[in-house]
Amino acid sequence: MKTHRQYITERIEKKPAFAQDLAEAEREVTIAVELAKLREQRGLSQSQLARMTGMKQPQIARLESGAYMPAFGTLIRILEALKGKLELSPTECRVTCCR
Amino acid sequence: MKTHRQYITERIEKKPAFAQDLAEAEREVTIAVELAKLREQRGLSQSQLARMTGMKQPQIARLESGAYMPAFGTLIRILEALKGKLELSPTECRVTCCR
DNA sequence: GGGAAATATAACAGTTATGTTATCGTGCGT
DNA sequence: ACGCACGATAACATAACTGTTATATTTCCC
Repeated sequence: MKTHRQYITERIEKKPAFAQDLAEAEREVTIAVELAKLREQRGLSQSQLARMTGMKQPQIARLESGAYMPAFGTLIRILEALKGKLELSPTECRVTCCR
Repeated sequence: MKTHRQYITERIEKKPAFAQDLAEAEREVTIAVELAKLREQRGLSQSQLARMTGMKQPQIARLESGAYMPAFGTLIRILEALKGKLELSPTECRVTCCR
């Protein structure tokens, strides 16, 4: 399992523009990363999560890439599938297991 | 200051359809109510909050009515202005003061 | 009652996010 | 080499959400 920092580093290497996006919109990008991280923690592929949420793999990929922010309803669907809890405040954006 | 239950009751009286919406999409509607509640707790009018967030009053009213769910970026802006913290999970949707 | 403040709603144009199919690239195992 | 799984991306249509002005209605207070 990867640490958060490792995860970000890997994404930056894959796509340098990622770091810039990160600086500009910390929490918006974080939600993408946080969701991806939790999915991996749950040992699910994007396709598996897609099926669980009634979506398709490209949509999951798109959300995890940060291309678009998840709509509220979409967020709920994913949190349900992943049994996750989102804590969002002016200073943090975290998605944790709530089992 | 109103309790959560009082707040919901008032809204149901004003607009019977509200109860139906509430039953159908519990968490989606809750976010609208939760944000409105926190705003009032902070003693702000919709216009004041609008100014703080760079929006206009009708948009705040619209969000609080549950007509549309707030986009993620919008949610962040409002939480910042209200110094609020959102906790969202499969079983709860709560916005509290984080001061 | 009257005026001001607060809230609600409509309408319109623009932007963002979804949903989808198709396709491509990569990695891994046989 | 081939097949499969996984993830990334494009393109398209459409729904959802924003942003706004204008206006109506409600609430509050003197």
